[in-house]
Amino acid sequence: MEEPITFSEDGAHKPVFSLDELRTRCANCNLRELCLPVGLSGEDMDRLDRVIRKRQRVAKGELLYRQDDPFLRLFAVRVGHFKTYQVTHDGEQQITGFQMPGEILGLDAISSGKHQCDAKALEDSEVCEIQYSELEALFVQIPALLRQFHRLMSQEITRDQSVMLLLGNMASEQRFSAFLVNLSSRYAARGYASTSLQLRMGREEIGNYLGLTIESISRLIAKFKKAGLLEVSNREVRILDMPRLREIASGSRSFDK
Amino acid sequence: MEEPITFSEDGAHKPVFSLDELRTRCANCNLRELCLPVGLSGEDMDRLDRVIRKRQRVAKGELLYRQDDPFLRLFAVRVGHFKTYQVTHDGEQQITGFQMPGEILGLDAISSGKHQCDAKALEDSEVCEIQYSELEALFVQIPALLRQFHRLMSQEITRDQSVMLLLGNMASEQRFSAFLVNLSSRYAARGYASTSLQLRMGREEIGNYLGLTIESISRLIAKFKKAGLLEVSNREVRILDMPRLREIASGSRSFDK
DNA sequence: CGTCTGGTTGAACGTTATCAACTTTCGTGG
DNA sequence: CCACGAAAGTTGATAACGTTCAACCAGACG
Repeated sequence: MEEPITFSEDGAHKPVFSLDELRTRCANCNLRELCLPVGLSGEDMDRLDRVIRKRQRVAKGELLYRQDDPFLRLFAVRVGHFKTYQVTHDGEQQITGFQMPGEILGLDAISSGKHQCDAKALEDSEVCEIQYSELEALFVQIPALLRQFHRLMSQEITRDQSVMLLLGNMASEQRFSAFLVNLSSRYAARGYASTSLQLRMGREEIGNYLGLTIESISRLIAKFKKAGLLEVSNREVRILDMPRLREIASGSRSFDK
Repeated sequence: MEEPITFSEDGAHKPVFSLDELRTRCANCNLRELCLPVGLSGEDMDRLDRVIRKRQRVAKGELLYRQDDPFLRLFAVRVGHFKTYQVTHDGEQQITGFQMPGEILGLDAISSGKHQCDAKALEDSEVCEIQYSELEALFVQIPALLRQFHRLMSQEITRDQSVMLLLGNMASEQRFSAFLVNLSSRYAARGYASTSLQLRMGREEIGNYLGLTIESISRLIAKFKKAGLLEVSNREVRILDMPRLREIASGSRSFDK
């Protein structure tokens, strides 16, 4: 272990599990964590560790990789947050996702051997590098790992499709609710506080992701605050009425009663 | 071979390769076709064939599977076309994709073990069933197959992300152009005519997929016809100015000059 | 021949984008 | 530590794009 495990100290995302659990979950990144429930042997774990041990720091605003870079490695976010975005022909960008600790970057690059998007750090971050060729070699030795990997890719497809649904037929309030609920539940799944979150992305980026403008996001936030759904100060968000937010996100209830 | 290979007889999608090539490409479905360039041994091919041999007919309007069905099999489209769609909480549907011969259905179900969407036949169709557990067993024996499978899943992610881009920041003309260009190039990649296509889906379904209404699609078609980009009669489309269509789709040129 | 489904066209409306002015926050160097 | 300038966010007025509502048309089918 070359250095202590640090988490954002601002208190917004206090892990809600113990330090031991934390160490187990994060010491060797996502893939390892994901394989724990599957029950790898100690020996297999060691092999896996060897593949995913390399760490890399990425400063805020730096690119982890860019569109058309050759695909060699996957990355697991250890600390920090990223955004991935495609650059359109006319220079515009479309954000395709935000990644938090424990999530994998680069799965979309396997098919073509080139990265399909840029990945930019939203804050000072740290990733595990996973040499894809080495990972592939492990697949034949550890079937449980392979299965887990397929689940991971499939999950990415599912995630993208739910964004398609969001962009394709939700109104702005519904989109924004869905965005918050999604973030919240992803934090919850990773043991972080789920009702009190610090947005790592700016209004502009939220808007871009949701197919809306920065002004619309601003107005939505104001609206949600006034309705007593949220407490917001800058990028600090506290969700006050999660049930209602879920209802709006699911479409079972419109914003105005 | 339990029955003769039939293709849609309407002539809209005449394969442009020879009958022999056709037989090679389609006799045993997509996965086999995809593995040909990788160079599987004859023995491996046989094993693969054993897994994907089962055929199933699906009549127009029938569901191949529905949301929450347990995931057991993948499907490769042999003949016909499908649409996949998610049903929202309030009963609306959002189409997540259209699948043509040679494309795979069900990849999104791996992560949860349940299908995430309905798959409905747009016309009388035929699929190969691929028992997923058997396919998994083959992966350990045939690394080339595994690699191909990962490429396939990754491609699906890429595809979904480009739809996100479409829905997130394209104007209606650009969306529709992108839709046509996409269809066209997918047909081309599979050896079908690419400038003369028969739409297998209705206006409503196109609109749903593109995040627009049926009326908007209707108006777009009229507009594109008048501009000399397309010739359209019912669901028969002839692309007259592919370069311009591509330009509009890519955003490098707006619709009106 | 009437009905039904799918598609087209027109007019009015509404949501969200755009444009513009302004305020707040933040980072940096004095 | 403060002050400044730049970046990010807010708010209002106006406009545009696509939706909605409605009427109408064409082909398919009993």
